[in-house]
Amino acid sequence: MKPFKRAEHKEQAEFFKALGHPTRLWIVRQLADGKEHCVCEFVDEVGVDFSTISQHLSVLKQAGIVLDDKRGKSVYYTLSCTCIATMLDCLDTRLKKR
Amino acid sequence: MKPFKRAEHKEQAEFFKALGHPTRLWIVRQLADGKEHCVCEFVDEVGVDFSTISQHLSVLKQAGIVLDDKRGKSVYYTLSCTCIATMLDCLDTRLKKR
DNA sequence: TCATCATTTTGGTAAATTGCCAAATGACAA
DNA sequence: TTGTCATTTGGCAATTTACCAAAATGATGA
Repeated sequence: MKPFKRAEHKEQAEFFKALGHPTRLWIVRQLADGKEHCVCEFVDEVGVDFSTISQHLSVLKQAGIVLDDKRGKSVYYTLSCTCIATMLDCLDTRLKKR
Repeated sequence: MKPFKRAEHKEQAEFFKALGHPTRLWIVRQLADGKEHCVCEFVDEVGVDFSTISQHLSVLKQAGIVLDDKRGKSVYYTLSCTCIATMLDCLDTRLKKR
């Protein structure tokens, strides 16, 4: 039994916390195709304010889940690691079993 | 771009939400050794009320992350799926990179 | 330089969620 | 019955949240 260090685990929990919101999870799913997507694509589909989507993306970025790249007028987002897509696959498999 | 269905993604987000708390994440880490652990072990280490730990375990159980088994006087918990331990490994690798 | 476009940041707020404890309850074993 | 281990319930203060509206930013193009 390892010691419980709140601070350490709090930081790690941020990663999962970021994925624990319907809109953010949906965004991550869109990025799981491995391609980059523009912010405006998300806004159109979710039907929420531009600033709200931007904030969600900021949460994902701070958690190290996505990367952004500004090119021309737009900002493009990608998954930071393919293992995140693997996590989603695992989740899907689990849900099917139920 | 897949359609955004709030209800569907909300349910899936519960899984990650459950992992998004320091105490719960720590508990899951203890279970990641593949062995079963008794509730009292967690209480001793975290230093919080028995009922609080029980509630955290309940959240993990409802999210399908852990399984419980009552034998004798005690209740023993296990990870429901090894792929959850894999997720933690992925997280560890990512944190080291930073 | 100035206007425009895409996005981010800031400020604010109402509502929801949270994490926790204490006490009550349940279930089992001695 | 009594004690032990665990869960459930009730309640609360504090934090967090999700969101919007408006202002700010920053690159681009006229």
